[in-house]
Amino acid sequence: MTQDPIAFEFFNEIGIIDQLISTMLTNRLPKGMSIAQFTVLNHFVRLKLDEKSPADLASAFQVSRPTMTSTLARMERAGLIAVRADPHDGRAKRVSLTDAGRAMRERCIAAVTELAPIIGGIASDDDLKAMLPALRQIRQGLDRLRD
Amino acid sequence: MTQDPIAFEFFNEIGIIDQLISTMLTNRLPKGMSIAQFTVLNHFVRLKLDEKSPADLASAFQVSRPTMTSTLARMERAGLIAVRADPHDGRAKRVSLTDAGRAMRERCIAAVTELAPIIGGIASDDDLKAMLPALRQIRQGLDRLRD
DNA sequence: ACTACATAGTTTGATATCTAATCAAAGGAG
DNA sequence: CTCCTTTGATTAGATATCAAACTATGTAGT
Repeated sequence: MTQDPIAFEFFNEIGIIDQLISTMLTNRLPKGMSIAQFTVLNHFVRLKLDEKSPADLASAFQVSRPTMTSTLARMERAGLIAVRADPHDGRAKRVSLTDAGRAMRERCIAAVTELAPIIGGIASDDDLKAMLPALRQIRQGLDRLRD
Repeated sequence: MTQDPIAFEFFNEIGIIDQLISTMLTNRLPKGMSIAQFTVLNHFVRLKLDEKSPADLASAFQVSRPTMTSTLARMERAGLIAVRADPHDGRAKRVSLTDAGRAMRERCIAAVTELAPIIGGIASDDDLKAMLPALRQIRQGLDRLRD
């Protein structure tokens, strides 16, 4: 725009890329699955977690607790996770994956893997790798600013 | 995940950055304004547009037409835009800014400008500028893949 | 123990976004 | 001129996301 600081253009590109990728990915996931839900499934498997509280999950993904409440409710309805009361803290809950959740995660991974070569066609791993450190730094900086 | 291709990590960082920035920006915009609405206001002023169809706007921002319908309806309700039937095409509409819309754009720009130095604290213009060409290329590549 | 503050989770109400389905109007092929 | 396809816009139904407000429980301070 009038002055058009670099930062605005940068975040504009980031926003569009995120939106395009999210749409492409969502369209490949099994019917009814969302990126938010897949991210939760993946988090448990990748980190070999047994149980985790909704608040921990919200914090891990940088989303608000109401958002996590809503995502987890959907996942529980779909049978992907099990939720029980925390025996040590009357306010808290403990979330764990079900077998159906683990199976769904495998199906999602397969779908996502098909996407990798497509992306490879528009940007080389070297290009992406070159940008990663700067992106990480920006992400961490923004995260620290968050109040 | 298990193999963790670079592309996934790249898009993960992009997604988090976009989310953090969007939240920060939204919180600074005047009450009731959203990034989507600001983007429309800004588009008209930056490109000195007089009138544009909803379909053109949707295409310019890479969002679906239903999304644009919803955004424009909100903006019209708020008095930021005026909408009239296209005299040459019975299916189409013509959208234009109102004075209130132009004034609101000025207020948004002021709010956004306050954000620039904050961002400057976590990434230099040179860093951002260095990444822009690659980001543009990825965005354009993804856009071409979109079907 | 009692009060005050902090934390976990939910509910409410708003926004954006998508796909699928629908309606109306324009354009093109016979 | 008629039929079929394309295009503009909307509606319906889902999802994610947030902030603000609320409930319940835990923790700390006096």
